[in-house]
Amino acid sequence: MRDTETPWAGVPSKAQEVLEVVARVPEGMVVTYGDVAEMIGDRGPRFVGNVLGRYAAGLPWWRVLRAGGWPPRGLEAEALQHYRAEGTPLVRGTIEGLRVDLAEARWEPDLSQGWPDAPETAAVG
DNA sequence: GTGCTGACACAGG
DNA sequence: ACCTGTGCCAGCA
Repeated sequence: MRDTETPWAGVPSKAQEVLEVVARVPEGMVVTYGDVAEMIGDRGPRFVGNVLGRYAAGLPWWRVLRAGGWPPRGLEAEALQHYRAEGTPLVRGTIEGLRVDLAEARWEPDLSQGWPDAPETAAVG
């Protein structure tokens, strides 16, 4: 859709679907890799991770978590700064409350009403 | 065409 | 709580 307008020109179609979902996650809220996978027709959570690994620049990647509410491997410190800045609810865990409270912050859009308008310019990573 | 690579999920130990 | 192995699949060499 709107290939000429999307900032992801040249990105494979399946990957674009992933990026569009991530770009729509509201500030202060989160989704899991598995959630995104289901929203785009379940290509598997690992595929979502692969896509973000390549194209996460310019997207709020920190709002995509692993099961249980933990940020991506190796990016915990970076993600934590965003959570504090956005007021994302955290759970007191073993490691300084790095885990996000999924029960509070999980984004569950009602897709029966269609997707919300794309935020055009996503947050700059 | 084949085979490897992953910002993961899940089940065990 | 942690680490390991297995399954999954689009992209890429």
